[in-house]
Amino acid sequence: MSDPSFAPRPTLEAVAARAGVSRATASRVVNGSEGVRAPLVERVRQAVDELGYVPNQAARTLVTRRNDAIAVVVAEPETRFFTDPFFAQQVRGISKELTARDNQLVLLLTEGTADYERVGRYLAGGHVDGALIFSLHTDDSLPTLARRAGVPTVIGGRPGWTDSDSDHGTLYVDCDNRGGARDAVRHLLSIGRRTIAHIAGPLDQTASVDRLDGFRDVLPETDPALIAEGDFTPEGGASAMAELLRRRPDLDAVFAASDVMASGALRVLRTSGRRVPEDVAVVGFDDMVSVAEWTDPPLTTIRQDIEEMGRLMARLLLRAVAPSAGPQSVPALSSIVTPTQLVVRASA
Amino acid sequence: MSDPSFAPRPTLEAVAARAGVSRATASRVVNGSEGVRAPLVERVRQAVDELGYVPNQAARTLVTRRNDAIAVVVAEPETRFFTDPFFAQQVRGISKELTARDNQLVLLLTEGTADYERVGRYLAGGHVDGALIFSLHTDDSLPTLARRAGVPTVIGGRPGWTDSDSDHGTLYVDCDNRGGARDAVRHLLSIGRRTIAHIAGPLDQTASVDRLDGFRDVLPETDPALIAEGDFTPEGGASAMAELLRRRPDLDAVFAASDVMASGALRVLRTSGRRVPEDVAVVGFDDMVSVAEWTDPPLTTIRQDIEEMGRLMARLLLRAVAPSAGPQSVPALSSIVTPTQLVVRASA
DNA sequence: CTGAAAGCGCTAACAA
DNA sequence: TTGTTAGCGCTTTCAG
Repeated sequence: MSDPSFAPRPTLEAVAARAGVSRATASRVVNGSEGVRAPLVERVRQAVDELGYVPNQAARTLVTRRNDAIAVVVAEPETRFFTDPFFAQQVRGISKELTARDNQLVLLLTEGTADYERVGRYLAGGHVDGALIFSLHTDDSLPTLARRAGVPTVIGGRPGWTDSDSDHGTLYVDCDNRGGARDAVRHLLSIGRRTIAHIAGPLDQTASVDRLDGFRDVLPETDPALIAEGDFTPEGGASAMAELLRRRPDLDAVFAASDVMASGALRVLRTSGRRVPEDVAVVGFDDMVSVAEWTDPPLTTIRQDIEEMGRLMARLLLRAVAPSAGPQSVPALSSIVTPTQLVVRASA
Repeated sequence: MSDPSFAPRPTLEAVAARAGVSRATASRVVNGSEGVRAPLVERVRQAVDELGYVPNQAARTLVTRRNDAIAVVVAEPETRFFTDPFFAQQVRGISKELTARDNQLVLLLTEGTADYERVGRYLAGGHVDGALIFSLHTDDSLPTLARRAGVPTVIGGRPGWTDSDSDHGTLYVDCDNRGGARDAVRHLLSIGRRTIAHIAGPLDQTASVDRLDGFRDVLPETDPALIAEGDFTPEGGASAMAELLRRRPDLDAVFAASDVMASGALRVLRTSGRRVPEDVAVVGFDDMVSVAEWTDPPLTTIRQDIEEMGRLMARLLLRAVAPSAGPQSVPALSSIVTPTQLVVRASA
């Protein structure tokens, strides 16, 4: 394994020699340049095949200054990356888009801010052409860090900075959290519920805030006792539900800011003898199929197309990296907010 | 974002000039080489700081032939990578170990064998120093591909090839699936169960086969009707359970080859009016906390330390990549099988 | 249309 | 101990 007959990889030089052309011509063929006579192209191609030539990326990067690689930075002090299918799905979308455009995906996981320096160094080191950043908490310094490193960046989720801030032109992709939340609450109203509670996510994340805002858009007068903060885990959803039940035993509906929290809430509801949806209707958020379809009862929820969001992030970044797109107009890249959709199952 | 004042990164040359030394000396300081006089070291350090110098990795790789990057290849035609916390946890372990040793993690996701050619090219292109491969199905060609590319490789999980095959010296890390399965079944026996069923995983994966073998080690005479094949999803676990109930309504225990399948089984059991563990005792496998602790009732299961396995994989690979380890003895790297442990909760 | 030649930024002999 | 000198493999002007 360690010493596989040590055959040095063939170089462009070797290919050129074998094809009887200069290195320059060989290079042109390999890179699909125009203006090489057909017979030569053929000879070079053949040499490449026979030798099993694969270009050395380091050498290429050194001169072109392009890596064809982008970093995915996940800032997650907690273990969330690993319990939540959310990231995984997003990464999948990113991976698909990236490989379709012949780019590699370098994954940078951080375990707390101690790792930030390392990430900063890496980004500044020019290893990648751009970065996709997932930093969930509003005070996160990662985006700033990337900007300083001079690396084009797209953020997953709306950044927490206020618009007056230095976020000038920072690109992001997010779903319509606020609109989705409104739809959820309206659905609950439409099936006759009147005492609607909300289990929010951690309020230092914009997604949580936006969903809470959507809730309040529809129910501006809601009793504060009907709002509890969870942490996007089943446990958090469960204890928030318990708290709500204690404060307002008369509630007849709950809108949870995530399916995962909704599943915890469902458990507590069952334990406390409430029937779902008869006594208490429940709506989640995400449409995380592996969760929503398998709760008991299956969850009515707000769908966001997570994989698509990942794809969009990658596409946006790639465009930012290589400004040469259309004919000549510069379409001025902008952030993207994707639509959500109510999915009705049994819980509401 | 696209054009950030275009400040060209400083080169080693610039650092050397500023410190009034040669490029070679600057290089030595940057790479922590011994034998540079203290005052010079200091001057170079200062120049590095003032200029914000970061070494260009491409240039470095070109000459050292090291990338300080390893690829994690996940061969998963199905969507399993994204529904199963298993990989995620393993990736986390890998990431930790890698960053601790200043290596980067390049993630290569494949969506079916069409992508294999791309992966092969990438590996052969010398972008990475080694590869960690997760290929679940016994007929998978990825490991072969990596070997042909001449890239040191460690496989996650025991490969499916028989030993007579070309697997000579292929390294892998796996947990003691067979032993763990034996423990599960023995536990069931110890609490008085006599009609024990097994929900196996897909039998084209060695983990599934090994667990089934462990089951049979303890219960060699088991009625074949007591064994059903699932697919490591909750749905698969559910339908396997339904099938088992149909075939042997008298069963009083089930050992499922994964917690996720066990959760599906639990649902069916509840639906069919069986109490757990009173009527039917259930044991899972994995100790996927996010699953096992949150089923109703919480799952008794066999724990494997997934994150640790990831870490071990990375460590093993890194050692294979850089054979210069201890004094001079070559400890002959070998595969690793980690122990499992019975975790008793409420379901059995 | 093709080839010659000049580096990209860095490390590693080899000299001094 | 430090500096000088070759390249690593490739792309890209610039001539021819």
